[in-house]
Amino acid sequence: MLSRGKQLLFEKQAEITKAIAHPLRIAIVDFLKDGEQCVCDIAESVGSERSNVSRHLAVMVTAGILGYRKEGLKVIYKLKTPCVLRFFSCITSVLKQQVKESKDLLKAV
Amino acid sequence: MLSRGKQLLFEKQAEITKAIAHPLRIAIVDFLKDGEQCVCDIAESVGSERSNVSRHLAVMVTAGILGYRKEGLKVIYKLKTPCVLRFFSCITSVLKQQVKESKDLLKAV
DNA sequence: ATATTATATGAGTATATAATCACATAGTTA
DNA sequence: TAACTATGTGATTATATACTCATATAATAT
Repeated sequence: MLSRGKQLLFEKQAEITKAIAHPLRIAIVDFLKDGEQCVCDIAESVGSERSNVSRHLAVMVTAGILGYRKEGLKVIYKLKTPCVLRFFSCITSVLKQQVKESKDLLKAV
Repeated sequence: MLSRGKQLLFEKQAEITKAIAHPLRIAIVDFLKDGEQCVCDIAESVGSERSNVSRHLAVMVTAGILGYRKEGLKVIYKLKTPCVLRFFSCITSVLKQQVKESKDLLKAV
């Protein structure tokens, strides 16, 4: 059985992971990798409604992945934890392995 | 707007990320970091029903994170992509930053 | 003060996910 | 073969999440 401490840690980690686990949110993180951006430009870049993007941004701010600052009418969001980007290189390696396996399977047929 | 290729990539990445984003599944990955284990021992370790654990394992196998082999009655699961473990060091740094911010806030009050 | 623009949020609906229980399957042993 | 054990799955229910539309808020400009 898990200790109460570990259980809490895993819950927190799951919360943060869930905050990344959405195609639109990954697109947002990818767009923010080169610098901060306003909601309007993010929405334009990922091709979704501003209201929807606004909600997804809030999810990631709550999780501590993004930060923001206000500048006049605009709200500018930025990546707070760039190590998230490194995570995607891991995910990509999982994907590559999947492709490799499909190829091997194909060869065997 | 996103290219069709990028959109597909982000969807795949989100799928894999979602497959990790659950407290029980993170506990399972943590338990498997030192080596392969059968469902019964995993269930015992994370403190959940075998049927439930079985489903969570299936989710991660589908995502390509876990592999398995059968040995008699038992099915032995193992981590297929250890880089997932490195991801948790990123997540942990997010958590640490959150704790730091809470402390700073407390000081300021 | 009014209009305009950017962003956020409430409400409703649709869909996805998780947990539980009962049962099915498939090796193993007597 | 029959009983036993480990694992997987169907069905149900509860809950969480995502998207849309309408509206609210808040900064700015006329």
